[in-house]
Amino acid sequence: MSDQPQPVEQDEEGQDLPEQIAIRLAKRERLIALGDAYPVSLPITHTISQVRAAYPELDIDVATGQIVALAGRVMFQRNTGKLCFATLQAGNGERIQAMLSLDKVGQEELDLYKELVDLGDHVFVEGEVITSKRGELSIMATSWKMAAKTIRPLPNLHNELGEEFRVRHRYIDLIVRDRAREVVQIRAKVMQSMRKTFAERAYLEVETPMLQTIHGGASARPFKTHSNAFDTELFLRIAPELFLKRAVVGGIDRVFEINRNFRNEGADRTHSPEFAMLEAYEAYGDYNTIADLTQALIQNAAMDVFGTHQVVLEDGSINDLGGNWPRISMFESLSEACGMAITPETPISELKALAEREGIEIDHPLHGKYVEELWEHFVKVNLVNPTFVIDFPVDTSPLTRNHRSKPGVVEKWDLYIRGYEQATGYSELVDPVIQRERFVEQVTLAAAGDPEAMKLDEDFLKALEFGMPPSGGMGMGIDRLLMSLTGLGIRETIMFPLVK
RNA sequence: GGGCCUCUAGCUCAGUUGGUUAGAGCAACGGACUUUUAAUCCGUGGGUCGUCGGUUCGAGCCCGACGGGGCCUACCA
Repeated sequence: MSDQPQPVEQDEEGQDLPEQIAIRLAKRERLIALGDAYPVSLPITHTISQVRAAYPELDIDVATGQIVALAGRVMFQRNTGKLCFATLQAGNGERIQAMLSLDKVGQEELDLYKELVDLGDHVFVEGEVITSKRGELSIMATSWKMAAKTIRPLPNLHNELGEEFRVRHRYIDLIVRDRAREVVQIRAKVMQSMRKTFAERAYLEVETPMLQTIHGGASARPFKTHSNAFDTELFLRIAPELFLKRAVVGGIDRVFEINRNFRNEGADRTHSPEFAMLEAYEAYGDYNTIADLTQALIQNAAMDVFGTHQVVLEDGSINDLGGNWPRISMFESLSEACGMAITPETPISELKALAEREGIEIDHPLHGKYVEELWEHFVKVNLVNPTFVIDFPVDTSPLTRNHRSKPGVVEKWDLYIRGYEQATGYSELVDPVIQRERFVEQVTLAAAGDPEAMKLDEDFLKALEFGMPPSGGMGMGIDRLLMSLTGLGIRETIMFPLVK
């Protein structure tokens, strides 16, 4: 820590500071001259929550005789000549009133309080727990101390903050808005619940590389960086899949990871360049057992956090996550919805004709891509309740095992909740020969036009050649799960989303 | 990547067909007040109107470029 002299009236560019900051800096100097503006410790005996919990229903104008010492941030001030009121707020949003009177603290301390305490400051008070003549639970202070002097004023608490301000100053959002704190808590509780569900099923949590020499496990443009020590290009991972499968090869039969993925693509209401991903793999499971797991993870989270499967969203609507979620076939549900039978054998020319009739523009060589686009057009738009869409086209799912009985499709599902893709699950492809063929197809396709062609991960293929047990696997976007549970946009479920 | 919108005090916002000194609430500063709850009352200060350039006798307002932000769209196994 340096002891450089602090500029008081100007910032580093020599600009005049806003009036209010200059005034507060002067108060900070005064506090330091009198003792301290940022004391290292304070003799706190209670939290605000503890005091509130101890006296839930006191009558008006009661003195309890209990002396407490606590601290909080000043959210409102009401100072009169000889009696001051301040609303102190704890980090969890709980508030209590502090009162400072001439009788109890004396003229000098009262004057210093009025001179030096601003809205937003952290203030310590010691005194008796009482209720005011209006019945407000209060601390009648016998002494006070500055706990931490604030240099910038809090924003006006009587208007809503704009979305941009909230995202760029989340620390202020958390101070002033209950819902912001609530969302952080919900997220933490959802994570706890999911880890509990995994633990009950004997899954191990692991962490796999985020810096990778070859990016794989999904198709997305990666962020690139450089290692000085190895003098080599590295990628921030787009998925943990290929490493978690190596873990399964190694005998970690039930494994999951919750961690960040990075994709160098567009950001919108449902996409963030870095996002939290859950992936889980279960040896001797398949896409059915992993679908059961996924349903349990989400339903347990809703029950643990909200005590119900009928979750109330931001707009007041109900997201019903209860019951056993239906599993519908992609080809069958599409055939039903569009009025003609569509199978993996349907000529691509017929799919193109159908797409044109519906006004969908698809420019892609893959049969499966047409099926998926048509399915989204005909079926997805009407999906609201949680639904597993099962048995996908083979040519768009290179890491998935062929269906055990239906030709031309793979054992893959996507879970849709409120029309959003929430999770995806496979019976994993474990045959090293077929996996190599699929990768080669991908590379060939990509090399034709895509500068971001996926490279063959030889080490991953080698691991498969040592034998991966038949397995079910799933991946779920955590941020999107939070969106489903709250109805908020992705930038509200992430505490500090990327901003320029 | 394409299109549209937006930027005024610490915060939230007004600001008329281009016209003299750019306003309000909260916050700040000075004063009064021992039971307030967004305390109240009296008074005061605070602005490079995002930045640069242009049109004009005159620009917060019109035009252009750049920057920040938003929405739609495109890309996205």
